[in-house]
Amino acid sequence: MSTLSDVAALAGVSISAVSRVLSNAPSSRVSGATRQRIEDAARELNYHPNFAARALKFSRTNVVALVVPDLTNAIFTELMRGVEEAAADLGYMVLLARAESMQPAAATMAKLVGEGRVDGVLVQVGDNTTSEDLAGILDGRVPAVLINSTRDDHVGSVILPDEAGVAVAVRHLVELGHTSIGLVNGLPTSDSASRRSVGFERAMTAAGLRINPAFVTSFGYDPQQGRAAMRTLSALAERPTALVVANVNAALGLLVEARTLGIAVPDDLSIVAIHDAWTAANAWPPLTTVRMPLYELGKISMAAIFDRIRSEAIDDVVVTDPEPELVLRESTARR
Amino acid sequence: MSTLSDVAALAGVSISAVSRVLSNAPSSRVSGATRQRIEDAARELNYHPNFAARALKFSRTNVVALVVPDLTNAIFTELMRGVEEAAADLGYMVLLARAESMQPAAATMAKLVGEGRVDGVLVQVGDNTTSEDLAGILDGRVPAVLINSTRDDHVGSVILPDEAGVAVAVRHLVELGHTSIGLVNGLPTSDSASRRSVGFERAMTAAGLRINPAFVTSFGYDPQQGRAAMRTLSALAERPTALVVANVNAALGLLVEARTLGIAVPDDLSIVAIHDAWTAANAWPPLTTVRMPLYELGKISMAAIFDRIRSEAIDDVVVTDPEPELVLRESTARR
DNA sequence: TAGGTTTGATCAAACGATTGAGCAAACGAT
DNA sequence: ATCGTTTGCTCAATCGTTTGATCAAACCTA
Repeated sequence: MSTLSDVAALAGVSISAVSRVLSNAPSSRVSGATRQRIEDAARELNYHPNFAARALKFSRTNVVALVVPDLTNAIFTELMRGVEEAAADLGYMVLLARAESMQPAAATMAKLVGEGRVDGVLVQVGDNTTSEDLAGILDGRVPAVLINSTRDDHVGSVILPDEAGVAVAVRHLVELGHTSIGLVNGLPTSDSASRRSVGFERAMTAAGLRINPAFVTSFGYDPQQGRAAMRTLSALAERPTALVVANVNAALGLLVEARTLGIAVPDDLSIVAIHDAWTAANAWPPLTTVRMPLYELGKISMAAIFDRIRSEAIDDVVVTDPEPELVLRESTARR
Repeated sequence: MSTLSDVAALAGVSISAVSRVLSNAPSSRVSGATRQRIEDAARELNYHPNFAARALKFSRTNVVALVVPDLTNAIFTELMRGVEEAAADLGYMVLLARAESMQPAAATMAKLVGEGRVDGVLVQVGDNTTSEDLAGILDGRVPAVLINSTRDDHVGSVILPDEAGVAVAVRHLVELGHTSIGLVNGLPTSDSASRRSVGFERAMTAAGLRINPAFVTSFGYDPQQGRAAMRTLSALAERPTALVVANVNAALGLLVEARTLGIAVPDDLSIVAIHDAWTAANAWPPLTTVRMPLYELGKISMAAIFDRIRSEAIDDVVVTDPEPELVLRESTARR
């Protein structure tokens, strides 16, 4: 690890000169010859400016933390990709912090920011975290942006067009002639689940259909919870002919349970899942899904925390481009 | 963000005293009263030592990078969990760096280490990366440990008991009466694939079975490549009755292709996949797998890089505890 | 050629924490 | 009472980088 002094010594100049040249400050006032010698020396020594020294000097690390509840969550991979790419463009790096529950997460975040390891925090709230859990964590001092969750106080947020996504799913089922449609939702405590619930109600109403409350479950987004939902629904005297499943992971579990129960998909039951993931294409039957703009969610979240770090600006953004898109596979059939 | 000076001012002492108390140096020589005042002041100001300053002082960040080729890889989640937990125990944090291909990864790693952002690098090599690609990256100066891949020069490594894992799979199939067993492997360039290949040969030989070379494919570990393998095998005049699939993701793709081709699993074809993941339990039929010690792989890898950072010690470790374990589900049947 | 401006560089302080060296006060021994 | 030792704390240098202030030399103008 060579330092500015090493380069300066090799080039026979002062470290100030080297610093100005290598950070190409506009007011550098360095002769061409000197500049050349410095650049040569830097290259020869494979100079890289020391991260800690710059962070200390600028009180800024150009690192943001991405706190996620669960790495197996369907939305994680694409989200991460979006965050990372935007971060790279903005000169940032991403420190991934998994946090099964939000209590250690709060401690972790406090530490990360308190020690100045990161300039800001992106928080993807799990669906078992209530909005209140976050209050303590985010009391103003920490630049933070919530991903797919909102709060009305001093914290920015970026959310998905959940209503529109569910509407796409419902419309597809309605077009296939279904009228008896259920919703397999996430836990009611979660923000995204309530948006999806609203979307479901609106879309059903718009289609002139009545919602049978028994057809709406809210066990959670995980495969196990999807299975539970299927069991509950199958126990009903009157069953829905189609389901909108609010998460593709839950849909996978639901699919297995349906098979176990001898319910044929799509012949007995049509399924549309929210979120497209590689697993949907590799299920049987291949799952028809609604692709949500997760990559863009990541990019925009990164842009938002970037703005938040630089100014006090806080806003709540909905990712609208691209719109939720139906990915037609084989889990839905005409009624 | 309060600093040592802030605490010192509040406590009415010098920053040296504060530093010694808060880092509880053994040779502190501070009176009880002063110590108390300092601790109170620190608590009141919510003091956290500045990360950049310490990193600069110690030339050490207590951060390691984990470079993975693909976040959707079956082994990633558990691996990451192991790495993170061991890191936390050792006072380290993990910077996750995704690297689709190894060229940008090399640049990224060079930057990470060159700038002193991380003290070491854990590299999980993708199966499309040849061992040679790594040579340039790891020319000695960077403390690095390869995960599930080996090199014979100045780089440590931690690998899975791949041979044993495949042997467990083969034994299970043999016990079910299968004699015509195939292997769906990763790309031959990858280290793990060649170990699994060796394991397959040994296990078959041990069972007194002949390997039909046509039953061995090596397209890769991804679902698409699993599908390709299934297509190739189904085109054969004589087909295997059972397959060991070297990766659970490939097995998922293979399963879908089998259905598409009208091959019934497990009636026409038994399948055992290497690596257990939540997706295996949520496939149809639920996949019988061999659980590999991925969590331990992560823990031990972190311990290895920790040692490597502190000393020049380099060694190659095989994770042997727990041993690969059969997870019996429904994708295998008696022949 | 004297006086002023521009050019091309260096000096030195600062960021926050650590730590060996130094120093005054209190203490103990003779 | 004098001299060494211990105690309890502060001074100051250091890590590597940035940047306003400074300064000598070269250049321009009248």
